[in-house]
Amino acid sequence: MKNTKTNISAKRLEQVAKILKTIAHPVKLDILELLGEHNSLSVSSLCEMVDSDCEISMMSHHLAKMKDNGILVSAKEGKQVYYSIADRNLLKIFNCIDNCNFE
Amino acid sequence: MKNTKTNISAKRLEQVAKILKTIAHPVKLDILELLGEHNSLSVSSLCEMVDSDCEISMMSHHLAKMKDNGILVSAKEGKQVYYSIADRNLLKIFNCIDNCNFE
DNA sequence: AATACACTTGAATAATTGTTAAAACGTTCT
DNA sequence: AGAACGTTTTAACAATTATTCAAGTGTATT
Repeated sequence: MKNTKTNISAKRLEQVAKILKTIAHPVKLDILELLGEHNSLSVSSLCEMVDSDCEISMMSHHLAKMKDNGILVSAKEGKQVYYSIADRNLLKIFNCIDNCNFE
Repeated sequence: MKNTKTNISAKRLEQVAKILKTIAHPVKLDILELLGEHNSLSVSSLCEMVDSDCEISMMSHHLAKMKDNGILVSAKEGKQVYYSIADRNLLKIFNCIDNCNFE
């Protein structure tokens, strides 16, 4: 590490990397888009809606990881658990990448 | 896979995931920010500027991976190789995440 | 209280990434 | 041609992440 200023940015770079790492997976991105459209969904309905076969256990792992990293929040209602996006600004990441033109 | 429509989006989700995976690393993000500021930089100057100890071989690996995934382009000039960002729209990803407020 | 339902957890394994160090490559300079 | 410089490549290993399956938890229903 080089100086105080870069220390600060080093920490930020790690945080940004952590967020990107957490969502850089086709199923997790699919979950985010679905939660972008529907606001709040239960684990089993996400499982049905998601665009790939995804066992409920796998879905739960995906959701837990995103929740642990502050990307999702959850609320229990009876037997179901509903997940939603902690900060919907994150959804802009899709536009951002869709606008890019890599060969 | 569920139908033609979702096939298309499945492919897109994989592409987005691939891009995010490729850059989800503190040193790679640092490289992108530096190239955002300086437009085009050689391998060794990136090595010096980057906010962490990074051997030239490691730097070359990082750059190669990002180039392979279409995120960077390179141009050889004499002994040096200069790298730059293929589509600078990608830089908006930093604002996007900086605007998010995860606890 | 027993069953069913919705979800989570844990542990074991597979697969992918990251890191390092040494050798190789291409360009310039003498 | 030989040395030096900047970069790439390779291969080996370490570390992290993804996936699966079985067992566990908590809530509702009978």
